Order: sequence, then structure tokens, then C-alpha cells
Amino acid sequence: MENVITAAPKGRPREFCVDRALAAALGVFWSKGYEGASMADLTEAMGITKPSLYAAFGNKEALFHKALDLYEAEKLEYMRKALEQPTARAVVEHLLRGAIDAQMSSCDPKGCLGVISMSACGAEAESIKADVMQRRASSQAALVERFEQAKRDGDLPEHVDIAGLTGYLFAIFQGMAVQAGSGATRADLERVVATSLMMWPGR
Amino acid sequence: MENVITAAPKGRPREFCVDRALAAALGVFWSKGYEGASMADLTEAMGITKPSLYAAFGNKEALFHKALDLYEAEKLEYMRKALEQPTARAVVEHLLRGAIDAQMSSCDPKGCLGVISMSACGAEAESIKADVMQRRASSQAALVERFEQAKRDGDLPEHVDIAGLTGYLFAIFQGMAVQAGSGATRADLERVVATSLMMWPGR
DNA sequence: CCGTTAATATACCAGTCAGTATAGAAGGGG
DNA sequence: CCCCTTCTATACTGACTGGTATATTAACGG
Repeated sequence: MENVITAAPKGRPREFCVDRALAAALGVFWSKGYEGASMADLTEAMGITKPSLYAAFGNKEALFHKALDLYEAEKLEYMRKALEQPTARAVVEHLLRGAIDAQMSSCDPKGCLGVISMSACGAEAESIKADVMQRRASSQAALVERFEQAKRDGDLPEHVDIAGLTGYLFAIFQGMAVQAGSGATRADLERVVATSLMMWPGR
Repeated sequence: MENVITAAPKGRPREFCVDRALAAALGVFWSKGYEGASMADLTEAMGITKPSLYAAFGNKEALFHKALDLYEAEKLEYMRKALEQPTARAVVEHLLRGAIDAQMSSCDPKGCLGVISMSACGAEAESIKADVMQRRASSQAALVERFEQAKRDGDLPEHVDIAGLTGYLFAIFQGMAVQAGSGATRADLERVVATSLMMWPGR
């Protein structure tokens, strides 16, 4: 009841900022993947020791899920913006150009955390993979809904296969992420986007 | 000189078939990735013990490179066939349809070994990543050359950006591989291919 | 049959993995 | 002041990592 915000800290206060530590963990997962990131990598980047990490975040898997939340909130916000564009073509253009910025930011690791994590292989990462796949499915569902709206607007022909269209766009997106993670330059990705937009009918 | 084929086996003959063992190793790498595949996984699938593996293939990394050779020779032969098609559109269509067969074969792991390995993360896998990237670059160079021929044939307009076009196609290919490796069905990929071909100008 | 050569199987190596037990240290309330 | 609670630091656990040393076994030429 009382004051929910100050929350009466009873014991010894922690000496690190949870949000900052989580951001550091995100950076490690992003550049090395779930299995490639060792606890030693994480604790070093976060500037804390292992018991502190386990006390604050649970375990490696829980830490990853929280890092993924942060990633989605911060880095994939351009997707929500893209869906608000007035035409299907503008949606696609914003999506692809936003993908370049998200995947090639000079201060972040290259590529897409989701794609990296879905391609990750080990059996231990099965729950990680499932989480990422589910989030991607919901993103794709949002895009499907947007395209159905476009159909109702007369902005997209009645005969187009929306499932195929979104799968196609996500394939380009994921392919760009793979390329970004394996040495492609920003100019390379811009050429890919330009070609994709050239293929898109109208204008 | 003498008989090169029989090659005078002096010591105890090995009790397993090298080619068969290599094929089994390829299957493990394909489904688990380089780092995800442990020596225990490999020896079990290959049906041999660790010393035999090291004697026959060197070490894990050398084994992977040889498995990659086999993969390229067997599973990517459809790429060479595609380049022989008479028109740029037929090349693309063969490429994409061949990708579905290669990535969704019912008896093989799903997805593309190259994409899995490029997304693999650990520092130890740097040489693996470099190898895969180089092979992909040479594939892309072959496709560039084919499209330049298409330009000379008047089959492709003079103004198209061939680097962008090949990057775009590889992005679709890699995206399909990501989706194949994360639960997509063959029908899903067929919709992606159909949409890609619908985007391609002319017919 | 014997010696050489090479493949096998078992057991082992140091290093790393994620995760934890234990002890000390820092703050608040009494 | 002491107590209680919570965080921090060191050290450690058992399991697994890629890679090997050792001893045995199987085929060959002599």
C-alpha cells in the first residue's frame, strides 16, 4: 500500500544498476548468441560477479529472456512505426530501411539477435529458440493484419497471398540479418533494400 | 607407379567406411551447427571412437571442412544446374525451387548448413565462419557472372544493379534457410518462392 | 611363425561450462 | 550498540569440452 515506489530497501543495497547490467548482457548475447555467451563473458561485461547475476536475474536463461524483452522494446520499435505508415508500400519501405539501421548501428553488434538465436543450435537452447520463434510469429501476425487492412483500403489487390507476402518480407529481413552478421557493409544492405523496393509493384 | 588404386594397405585395415562416416558427421553438423556438435555427438553418429576419428580426419575443424566439401558437392549441385538455365528468370526459379528441396528434404536436417554456420557465434568458430563466407562469396560471384551474361544477352535490362540483385536473391535464400530451420513447412517456403517469382518482372 | 604397421578401445588430460555454498561486508531498525 | 537482511567475493562443485597416451588387436610381408 504505502509508498510503492521507494519500496523500503531493508538489506545492503546493490552496487550496480540492474538496467545497465541488463543492457550490457544484451550486448554480449547479441554479438555472441545465447550459447556462445559464457557466464564469464556476461559477468565481465556487466561488471558484476556470478552470485550477483544469479541473485538479480535468476539464471542464464532468465537473463536472456529479459535481455530479449529489452531488445524488442528498444531495437524493434521501428517495426511498430512502420505499421502505422499509410500505404503498404510505405510500410515495406520503413520496415526494410529500419532493418538496416537496427542491424548496422555503429554502436551495436551487427545483425539481428532473433535470427542469431533461432539459428543457434544446441539442445539446451530449445526454450530460447521457442521464445524467439513465438515473438517472431506475433510480429508476422501484426504485419498480416496490416496487409489485410491494406486490402480493405484497396491499397493491395484482392488476389495477393498475404501469408506468402509476409513470409517473403521476413525472408528478406532475415537474410539481411545473416548478411549483416557475416561481413556485409551498410552499402551492401542498401543495395538489397533498393532492389527489394524496385521489385515491389507500383512506383 | 604400380597400381595406384589398390595402394597396398600395410597395417590393420580400418573397420568403418570413411565416406559413410563423413556423411554421418555432415548430418550432425547440419542439424546442430559446428559448435553445437560435440565430439560425443559426432563419434556416436559416425559409429567410431574418438581416436579413430582423429586418425582419419585430423580434428573437429578439419572434419567440418571435409563435411562442408561433401555438402557443397552433394547438396548445392542444384546451384550449378540453375546457372545453366537459358534465361535470368529461369535461373532464379531453379535457384529458389532447388533451395526448397535442399532445405526441406525429408531425410536431411532442415535449413542450410552454411547459414547455420555463419550465424554460429563462438570465437573458436572464426575460421569456420571465414571458410563458409568465402564459399558463399564464390557462389555469389558465379551468379553475378551469370547475370552479366544475361545483360549481354539482352535478357536483363542494362540499368539493373547486379550486385544488389544477387544480394537480394541471397537474402531470400538465407531467409528461407532461417525459416526452414525454425519450424516453417514446405508449403510456407513454397509461398515465399511463389511471391518472390511474382515480384520478378516479366511473366 | 615372426615382426612391422596401422587401427582399435579404454582411460585419461587440462580447461571450461553453468551453477552454488560459504563467509564477509554494508546498510536499516531496534 | 546489536540484530537482521541483503548484497558481494572467493572458492568450489560435477559435468562436459576437445584432444591424447597407452595398450591391444588385426592384417600384411618376410
